[in-house]
Amino acid sequence: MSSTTSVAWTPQGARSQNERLILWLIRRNGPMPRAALAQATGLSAQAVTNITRELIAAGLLDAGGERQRGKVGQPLRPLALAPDGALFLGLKVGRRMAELVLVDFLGQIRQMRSQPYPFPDPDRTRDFTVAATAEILAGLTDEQRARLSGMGMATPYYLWDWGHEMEPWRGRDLRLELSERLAMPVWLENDGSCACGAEMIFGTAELPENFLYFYIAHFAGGGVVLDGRLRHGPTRNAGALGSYPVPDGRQVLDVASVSVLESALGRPLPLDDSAWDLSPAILQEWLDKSATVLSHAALGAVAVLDLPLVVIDGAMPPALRDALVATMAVKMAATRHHGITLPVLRAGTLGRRARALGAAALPLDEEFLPGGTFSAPRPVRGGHDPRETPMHSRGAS
Amino acid sequence: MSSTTSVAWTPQGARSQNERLILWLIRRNGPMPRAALAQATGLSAQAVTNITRELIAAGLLDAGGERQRGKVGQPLRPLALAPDGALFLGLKVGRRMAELVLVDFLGQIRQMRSQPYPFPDPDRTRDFTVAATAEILAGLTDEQRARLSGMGMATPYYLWDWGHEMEPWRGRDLRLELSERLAMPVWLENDGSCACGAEMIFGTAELPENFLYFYIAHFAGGGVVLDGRLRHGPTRNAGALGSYPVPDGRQVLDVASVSVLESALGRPLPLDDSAWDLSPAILQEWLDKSATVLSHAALGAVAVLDLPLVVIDGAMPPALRDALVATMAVKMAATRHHGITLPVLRAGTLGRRARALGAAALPLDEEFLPGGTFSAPRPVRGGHDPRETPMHSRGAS
DNA sequence: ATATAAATCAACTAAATTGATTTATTGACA
DNA sequence: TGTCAATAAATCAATTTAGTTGATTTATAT
Repeated sequence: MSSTTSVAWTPQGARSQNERLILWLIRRNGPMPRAALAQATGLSAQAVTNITRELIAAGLLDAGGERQRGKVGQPLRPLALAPDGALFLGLKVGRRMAELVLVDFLGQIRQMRSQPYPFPDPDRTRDFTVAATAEILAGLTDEQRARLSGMGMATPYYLWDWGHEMEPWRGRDLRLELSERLAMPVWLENDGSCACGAEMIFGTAELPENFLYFYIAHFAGGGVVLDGRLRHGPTRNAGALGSYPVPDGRQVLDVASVSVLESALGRPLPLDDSAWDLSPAILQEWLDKSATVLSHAALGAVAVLDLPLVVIDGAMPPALRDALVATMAVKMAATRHHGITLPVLRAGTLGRRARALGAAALPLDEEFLPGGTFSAPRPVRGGHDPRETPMHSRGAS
Repeated sequence: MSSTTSVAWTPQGARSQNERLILWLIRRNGPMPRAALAQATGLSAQAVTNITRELIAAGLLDAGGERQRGKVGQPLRPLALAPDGALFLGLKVGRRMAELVLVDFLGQIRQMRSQPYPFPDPDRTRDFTVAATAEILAGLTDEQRARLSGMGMATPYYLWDWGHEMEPWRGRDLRLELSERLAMPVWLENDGSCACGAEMIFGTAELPENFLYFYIAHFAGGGVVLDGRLRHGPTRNAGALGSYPVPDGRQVLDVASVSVLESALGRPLPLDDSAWDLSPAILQEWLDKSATVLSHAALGAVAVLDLPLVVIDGAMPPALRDALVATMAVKMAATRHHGITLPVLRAGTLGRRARALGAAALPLDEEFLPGGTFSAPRPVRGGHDPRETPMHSRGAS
C-alpha cells in the first residue's frame, strides 16, 4: 500500500489556487482577455471577473492594454502581467563566480552584481551577497521594496566533495544565514534544477509538459519536468544527472562537464560570453565523449519516464552548445532503443543566465505559481505558509 | 515556457475529490473512525460526517464494525470498506497464458478463469474473455451486476515485435472490441505498470510515496511511482524498464527476463507456483547478469528521480525473486554512485497475481481513487467522465 | 458524578454557478 | 452615410455547493 499524503479540497483553498492559475496562463500566453481565461480555466466568466478584479487591485495585473477590435461584439480587453507586480532576488553560487540579479514580475533582469573567485568560500559569498543586496535595495522606491518577495539561491549540492578548498561549505547553512542577515525569506535549490525552472518560467520557446533538461557548466546537472512540474524528489536530489551511471563504471560528471574540458586544455575558460579558443582535436574528443554519455543518460530517462523532449543548455558559447546537441542526436540514433521512441533534442534559450534567473524564480514560484510548478521548498522565515494567503490580501497599491 | 494544463478548483469538484480521498485513506490504513479521518484529511469533523453519511448510503462504506472502547470518551466507531461496494474484472494477457479475475472492493479475488496457449492470439483471447465473463456474470446477483465497474486489461506493449506468431496483434484494438462485445467500459494498461499499481493498491507492505518497480516475467517491465501516483507518461510508455539501455549496447530485456532463462535452459518453465528445477550454474549466471543490469537501471532512475526504494517482483518462485533481490543489493553497492543515496531494495508481495489484480484495479482507480493515483486512461464507452459524478449519486442500495 | 472525546445539529461563510442586464463593437440595409 | 439588429464581452444579482465554527448530545473511563 502506497501512502498518498493528499490534502482535501476546500472552497477556501480554491481562490488562491485559481488566482495562481490565471497568473500562470497569462505568463505563458501573454496578455489574455477575461473570456479567454474563462475558456482556458473552465471557470465561469463571472468567476474570472471576480478573481481578476482582485488581482488588478493587488497590482499584479494590468488592464490598461490596447483594446482588440476587429471581431463582432464588444472588443477584447487583454489583461497583462504588471511588470512591477513583484520583484525577486536571485543568487547563483558557481565554481568560479557568484552572481546576484534583481528580476521583475516579467522575468526582466533589472540589476546585476557579480564576484569572480578562484573557488567559492561561504563567508566571502555571504558578505558579497549582503553588500550587493544593500546596494540594490538602496536604488528601489519604498513601493518596490515592499513588493520584493524574497531571494532564491542556486548552488551545486555537495560542494565540499569537490576539493579541500570547499571543505568550509560542509555543515554550513548559507540560506539560513542570509535569511537572517537580510531579514527576508530565502529559498535554496540545486543549480541544475534552477536552470531548468528558469527555462520553464522565463524561457522563450514553447515546452511540452514532460521533458529532461541537462545543464553543462563547471559541473554537470539538470532537472526533470513531469506534468508541467519540476521534480525535486523526497530528498531534493532529483535531476542529479551528473551522478547518472554510464558504461565503464563512470558517471556523467566524469566525462561531460566544462571542468573536464579545462583539464584537457590545461587552462581555465572565459566566464563571459566571449568565444572559446579550443584546439579542434581536444574539442572533438570532448564533444564525442560527452555526447555519448549524455545520450545514454537521456535514453535511460526516456525508458523510465516516456519523455518526448530533451533540452540541453549550459554555461558555454551557443555554438558549442549547438554542436553538442547535434553530436548527441547522432549518438542517440546509433544506440539500440527497441521499445522506446527517441526524444527530440533541443538547445535551451537562456545559456549562462539560466541559474541566476532560476534562483529568482524560486520566490516567484512560492507566491505566484500554481501548486508546485517549480516545486520550491518552504522559506526559512515566519511560521505562515504564503500559499495559504490569497494574493488580494496584499492589498491595493 | 512550459504548458501546464491545470484545471481550476470549484466547490462542486471538491466533494467527489474528498470522497475519493476518504475511501483511499481507509483502503490504506484499514477501518478508521471519523475523527481519525478528519485528522488525516484536514477536514472538519462535520465535513467528514457529511461525506461518510453519503458513502454509507451509497453502499461503499460499512459502519457496522465493532466499537473500539478502552480510551476515555465516546468509543470509536470505525468505518470499513464494504466488500460488495463495487466489483471489477481484470484480464491479464501474457506470453503463455491469459487470466481473467473478478475482484471485490477489498481486492479479494472472487472468481478466476485461465487459458494457457503456445502464443497469444487476439481472436482466441477475445473469445475466451467473452465466454469467461459471461460465465462469471451468470453467477452474480442483479445487485452485484449493477455494481460491476468495468474491466481492466494488462498486456505487454508492442506484442507484435516479439515474433511473427504475434503479428496479428499489430493494429488490433482489443480494448475497443471487448468494450463493445461486453457492453462495459474497458481500460488498457501495460502489464508492468499494472503489476506496480496492484502493489500500490492491494499490496500488503507499506510503501513510500516514490519508488521504482521491476516486474520480471517472460518479458521484463515495471513502473515508476512519484508522489504516490503511478506515472504513465505522455504516450503511456513510462516504466518501460525492459527497454532501459545498459552497458555493451544492450537493453534490460536482453538479459533479465524469464524468456532468457528458458532459452539458456532449452525448455519452458512452469506457469503455476510449483518449484523450478534449474541447474545451479545456469541459475547463477542468469542471476548474476540480471542483477547487474537491473541495478544499473535502478541507479540511473535514482539519479534522475531521487527514489528511496526499489521493489522487485515477478512471475517466479518467491525464493528465486528473493535471490535476485539479494544479488542486486551486492551489485548496486559495488557500482560507483557518487552523489546519490543508494535505494533500499525489497521484494514485491503479490508475485504471479500482480498483473491481473492490477488490471482489475484500473476501473477501481477511475471511479474511486483520488486524482490519478493509478493514472488510468479514459474508458471507451460513454461521453461522460465518471470523475465528475459524485459517488452518492449512485444512489443507496 | 465528572472529565473526556466522538459525533451530530444548527448557523454561517467562501467561492463557485446561473440567468438577466449593460456595453461596445460589426455588418446589413434604408 | 446614418440607423439598427446581431453578437460577444463583461458585469450585476440571486442561488448553490460544500465547506467552517460553535453549541449540543452521547457513551465511555476515572
